[in-house]
Amino acid sequence: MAAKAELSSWSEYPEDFTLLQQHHQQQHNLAHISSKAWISSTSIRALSIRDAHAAAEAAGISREKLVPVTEFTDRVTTKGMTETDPAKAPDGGKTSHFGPQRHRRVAANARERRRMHGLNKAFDELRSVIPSLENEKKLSKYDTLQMAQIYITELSELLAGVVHPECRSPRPGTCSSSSDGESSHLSDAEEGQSGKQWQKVSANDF
DNA sequence: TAGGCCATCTGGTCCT
DNA sequence: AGGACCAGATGGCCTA
Repeated sequence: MAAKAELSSWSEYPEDFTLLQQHHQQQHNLAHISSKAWISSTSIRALSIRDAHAAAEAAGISREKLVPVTEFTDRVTTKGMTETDPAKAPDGGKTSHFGPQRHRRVAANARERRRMHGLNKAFDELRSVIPSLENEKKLSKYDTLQMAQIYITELSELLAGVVHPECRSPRPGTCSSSSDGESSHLSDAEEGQSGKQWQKVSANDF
């Protein structure tokens, strides 16, 4: 995952790398890397990040010269350099695109990528406002949503306790607790999923 | 090695 | 027509 994080941080806007990619490719015949797959300039094939490093070193190219080119594969296929072999396509080539159709598909892919990056950015921002332990493993998307739901519920109940005058007196049974109300929306499975993490968090933050 | 999580591609659908 | 959104498929990386 470290590799992914490294790659995803290279460019929030992959299009910005286009000129750089083309420049480097023309000038130095460098190995090229997409954010997901790694591409070598000599053989257009998907490589893992480790494979890319190994291949680069074997070819005498330093790792530092590996260039992130998120849309490299899209762009080369647009130019027809590496059009998908219909015979090798999962559907036997029935859905292969050429010319303008291919261009639209490539553009749609780029939009979809941007959209998902925006979504992931929103997830990151949401994670940043959810209390968690330091050195805690990054919350998954699912856990982030669950934790956010629980956190909001807890805050709402806390706020309700502050606002309602009767909650200022320590009389038992006058205020809602986390055992009822909105927190009950979580199913047992849902609570089980995030329960451990939330227990750790709530112990520190409340 | 299996399972979890993720990024990306893709085609379909809906909306402007 | 083109963009946004969605869900399924695929493959890579990481961890237990």
